[in-house]
Amino acid sequence: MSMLTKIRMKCHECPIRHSAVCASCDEDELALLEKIKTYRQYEAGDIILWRGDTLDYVASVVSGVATLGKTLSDGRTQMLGLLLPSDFMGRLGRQHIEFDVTAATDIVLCCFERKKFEQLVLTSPQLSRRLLQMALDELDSAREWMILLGRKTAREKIATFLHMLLKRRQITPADVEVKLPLPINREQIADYLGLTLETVSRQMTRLKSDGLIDIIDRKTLLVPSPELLKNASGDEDE
Amino acid sequence: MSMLTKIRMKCHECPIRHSAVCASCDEDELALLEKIKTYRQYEAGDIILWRGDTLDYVASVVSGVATLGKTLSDGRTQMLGLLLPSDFMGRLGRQHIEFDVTAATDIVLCCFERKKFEQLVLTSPQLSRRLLQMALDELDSAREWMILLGRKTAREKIATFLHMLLKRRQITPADVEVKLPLPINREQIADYLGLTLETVSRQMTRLKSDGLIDIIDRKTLLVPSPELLKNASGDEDE
DNA sequence: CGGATGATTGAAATGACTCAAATAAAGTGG
DNA sequence: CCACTTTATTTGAGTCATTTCAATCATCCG
Repeated sequence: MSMLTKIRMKCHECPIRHSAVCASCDEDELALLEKIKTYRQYEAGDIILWRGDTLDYVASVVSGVATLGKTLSDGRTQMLGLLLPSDFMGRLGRQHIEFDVTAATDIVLCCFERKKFEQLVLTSPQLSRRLLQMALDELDSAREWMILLGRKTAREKIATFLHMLLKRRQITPADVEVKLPLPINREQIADYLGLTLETVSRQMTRLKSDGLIDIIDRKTLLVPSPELLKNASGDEDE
Repeated sequence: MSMLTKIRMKCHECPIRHSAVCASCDEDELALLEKIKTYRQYEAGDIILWRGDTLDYVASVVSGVATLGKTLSDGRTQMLGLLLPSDFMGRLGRQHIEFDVTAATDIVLCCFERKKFEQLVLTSPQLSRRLLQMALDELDSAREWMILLGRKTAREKIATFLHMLLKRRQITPADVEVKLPLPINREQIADYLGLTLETVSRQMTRLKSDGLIDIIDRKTLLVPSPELLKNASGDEDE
C-alpha cells in the first residue's frame, strides 16, 4: 500500500453525504461524526482487511469499489458483495471480520474508529435506525443473490450482474444506450456469480452476438437497451 | 387453515423468551410487548404469507418451522431461509413482503401488529439494538449460504445443511451419535440448496453408504459423528 | 387394500467446468 | 517508441457433475 496525498474533506462537501450511513444525521450528529472520521486510500489490488483481522475501524466507501469475499480451504472463492460508493463496511459488536475485503479499484474510505462509532450509535437514534435500514437492505440484496446463485443459468447470471451495475450507477431511462464501466475483471465476476472465468467470457461474447451488449474494451461495455438486458436476467417483471 | 385451540401464554413461560427478538427486553418492555402480542397457528403446508401481501404483522416463531422462499416466473424456486423457533419474520418499515412464507410443519407464531411494534421499537433501545443484531446475524447466514450455493458440490451442500440443522438444534458433543429430525422434505431441501430433489436423494444415499449418516425414515436421520459430517461440508475448520 | 404422495434409482442429455492453446492488451526497461 | 515480458481475455475440445425424463419402490392414510 503506497502513500498517497492525504485527503481532507468536510462532511458537507462529501459526495456520499446523503446516501451513506450518515444520510439521516442532523447537523449535531454530523459534527460528532466529523470529529472521529479519517480518510484512507488504497490502490487497486490492495487487501483492505483479511479474514480474522481485528476490526478497529468501520467505514463508508467514498469512491471506488471494494469486494467482500471468502475463500474455502481448497481455494474456491465466492464473492459475497461489491462495496460501491456509500456502502458501509464493518459489523458492529464484532471484534473480528469474517471476510476478506479487497480494493478492486483505487478507493477512498471514510473510516470511523469502531469503539467510538459504537458509542455514538448508542446515543443517536438516527444513526442506529439508518444502520438497521442498511443492514436490512443488504439482507435483501444477499437474498436476491441467493436466487441468482442457486437457480439462474450462466447467461442469466451475467445479465443480472450487468443490469445490477446499471441500476446502481444511476437512474437511466430503460431504453437508452448507456456506457457501462466494469469495476472488476472476469475472474472477479466469476467469483461473484459462482462461475468460472471462461464461462463468464463465453456468455459475454454470447450476449454480444445476441446484441444485448457491445464490448468496447475489457473494462467498458455499451448497453443498447437496459430493458432487453433485464429481460435476459430471468427476473420476473416487477 | 383449520381452527385449532387458541393459545395463550405468559411471556415468562415462553420457550423462546431468551432467544427471540424480546431476548434483551426488561420487565417493562416485556409488559408492553405482552399487550400487543397474539398467537397464531398454522398447519404444515399452509401459506402464511404470499409475496406481495400487506405486512400487517411481524412475528416470532415459537414452535415449528417455516420456510422463506421466492419463485421465478418460470417456476424455479429458491428457498432463502428456514425459520426455526425464535427466528423473526417480517421487515420493519416495509409495507409488503418480498417472499413467500410457508409453514413446513405445524407452527405457532407470536405476532405483533406491525405499526404498534414499530412504535415500540422507536422508544425501546433494547429492542432496536436486538433487531439490528438479529438482522446482522441473518446477513451472516445469508452470506454463508451464498458460498454454499455458489461454490459447493452437491455432496458438500447436503453435509452442510445437515450439520447446520444439527448445530441449530442443540449443543451436542461433536463425536456422539445424534438423532436428527428433518423438518422439510427432499424437494424443499433441494430448493434450499439449489439442487434437484433427485440429486438430494442420490447424495443422501451416498452419505449413507459412506457411513456419515443413517436413514431411519424419510424424516429422521441418525448422525454417528457430527464431526465427520462437518469434514464433508467443505468448510475450513474454524 | 388401494390410491396418493414422497423417495429412490436408472439412463441419457446437457450446461458448465477443466485443461490447453491462441490472442489481445498492458506494463517495463532499454 | 519499440521489443519483450507479463497478465487478462478469448476460444477450442473433451470431460464430468448435475439435471432431465422415466420408472420403480416405499410409505402414509383413509
